Amino acid sequence: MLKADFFERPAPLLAPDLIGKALARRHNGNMLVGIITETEAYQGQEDLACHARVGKTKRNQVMYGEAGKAYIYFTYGMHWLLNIVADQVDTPAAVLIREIFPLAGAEAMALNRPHLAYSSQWLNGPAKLTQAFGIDGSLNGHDLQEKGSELYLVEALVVPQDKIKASPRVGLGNTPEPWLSLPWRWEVSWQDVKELIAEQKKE
DNA sequence: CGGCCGATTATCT
DNA sequence: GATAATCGGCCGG
Repeated sequence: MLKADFFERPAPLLAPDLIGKALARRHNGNMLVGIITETEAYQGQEDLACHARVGKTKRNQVMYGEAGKAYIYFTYGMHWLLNIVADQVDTPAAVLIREIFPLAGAEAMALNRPHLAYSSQWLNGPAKLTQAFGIDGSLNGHDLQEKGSELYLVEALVVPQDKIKASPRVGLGNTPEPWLSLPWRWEVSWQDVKELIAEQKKE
């Protein structure tokens, strides 16, 4: 189980360490599990790409709270996005979960998200995986350290540093430099994940 | 493949 | 009233 001090770090340190962890979801009697394969860090009021750049509001207040909670918000009039709160209380920071590799319950995910099911385009986006997992605003503020709850995180794969690629965050629109180009996005390929799963199963 | 564009509404100014 | 940490469809090459 992941402990509080795992989450109580700045988002740019937590985000790469979340690659390889598993997100587990109880939904409509099904158990859905996926390996996190892409993340982005949003750190502090000084980060002009972070929702907290305007200070504390009703929407972003969960980011100001305890680490290890889910910060879930609605955007573009139709999408829910899942973040994991990072760092200390009163320091707004979070890690956006952008992609998941399905490990269990893929058939149930496909019912939630039939579009292009089982293709490489299936779960490669922050709003796609929340659809597949049936995640919405009702889980905002939920503690992700409670194993067995509706939504939680567990250890899963050990992903070596050299398999994790960093690059700039995406979809930031008019965000000024240097925030626009900071390499605060991390990912591992599904091919590498498949190989690591096969290797680590033997042990 | 890559680029452009409309959908659709909670949230903030 | 404007904007948005996106997605999927449609177009051209």
